Amino acid sequence: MTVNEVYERLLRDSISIYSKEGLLEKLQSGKKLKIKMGADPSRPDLHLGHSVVLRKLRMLQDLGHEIVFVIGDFTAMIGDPSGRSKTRVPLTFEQTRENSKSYLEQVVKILDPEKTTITYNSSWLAEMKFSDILELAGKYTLARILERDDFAKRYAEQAPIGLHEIFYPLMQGYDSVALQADVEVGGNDQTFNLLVGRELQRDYGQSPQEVITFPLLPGLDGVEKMSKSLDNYIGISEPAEIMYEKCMKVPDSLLDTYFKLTTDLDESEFSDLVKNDVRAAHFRYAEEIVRLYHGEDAIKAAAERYSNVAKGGVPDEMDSFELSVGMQVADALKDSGLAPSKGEARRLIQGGGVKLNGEKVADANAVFSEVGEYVLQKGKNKFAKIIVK
RNA sequence: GGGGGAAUUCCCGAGCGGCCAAAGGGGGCAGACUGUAAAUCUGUUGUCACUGACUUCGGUGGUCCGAAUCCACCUUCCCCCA
Repeated sequence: MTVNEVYERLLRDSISIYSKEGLLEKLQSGKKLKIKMGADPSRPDLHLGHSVVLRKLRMLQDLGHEIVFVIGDFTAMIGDPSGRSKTRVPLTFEQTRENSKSYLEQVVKILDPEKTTITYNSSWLAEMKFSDILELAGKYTLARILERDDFAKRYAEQAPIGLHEIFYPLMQGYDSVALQADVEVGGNDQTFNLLVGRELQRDYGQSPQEVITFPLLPGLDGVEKMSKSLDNYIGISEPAEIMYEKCMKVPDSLLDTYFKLTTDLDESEFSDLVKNDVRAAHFRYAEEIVRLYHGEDAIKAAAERYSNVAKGGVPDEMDSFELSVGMQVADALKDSGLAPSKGEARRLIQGGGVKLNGEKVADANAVFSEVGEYVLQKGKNKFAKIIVK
């Protein structure tokens, strides 16, 4: 891709760019740019939501630019102020290093490791003296901080805002100062923080970074943003068949968005298909995603497995578990992870949601009376092989 | 600094001495329908040795035959006044 093509793509897929002229100018300057991206060290499992931004970074890398990940370890050691995860335990130093390692391992599925650097914001934030902090704090005003969406909302709702919380935008912004970032990218929810970085750089006598924000990918539930904790995600390290299956579950109304944000396809290649035959479009999407993360060869097997199960068939491969004669079907459900507890397993059976070798299990107390191999099925598409000895 | 209120199961929220494993809604799971979709309808939603037992209603201790419900202290949060 040429510089202009990349710019056009950024223009198309981003939510906002501050400023467009500045970005174009920097891209055309021929200079190797330092592009910053913040990373949360507490959640190392990457999914398609992350890929939205990462894939754009890859394009920039291919133009020769350097990606710098700032792992927010300092923030994480203090604890997340966002308020929603109240029980989150602050991470230790070792944990943040451990997590960032696994972050890097996953990130290379999309990015070029040669042009990727990792930094930790504790390396400058932890060194700051109170006088430094006051200097930093003096660069911003309360009114401006309260402009931030979530603060504004919480303030209006008379929900508490910890004093330290108002420092978070400043800390994150200061990262840009410390790094002398040329460009920073992030999800749309990060807009305010990214812009603070831009302003702080100016205050510290640097040329302000360009800011590009990208849409947040909605999760498979179609409501919340994609996240691991909500289990509405497609992980970039998941097995091909799981990916394929999950791709088919993308809500119809969001398929267009998924195509646009998570694949390389041009609008013309999917737009009509989505409109005219959503189902075929889903297949196309699933293929595309499996191709991206597992390669061409993985597509066929994943697709076959999918249609086989869709027709009521049983997949060739599934996890297997051993049990002894006389144990209950409910035990098998629990041991295989198909049900979280035996009580839940019994309820599932009573509700008619469990099949053994294709036959509905009617009795919650049913036992395996004979040695052999069984296929245990929960719902339409969860399977486990049970070997009874 | 003074006064008032609140903490309930995944979430919201009812309950205010036994009939409470705790209403209702959301979410989850399953069934029907379908495209392994959406919508809709139905069931289910603490654990286990499952017609019974055990653990749960911010924490600790108490009163009582009996406590989510009453008392004391603690923790956290909110509101009003200053």
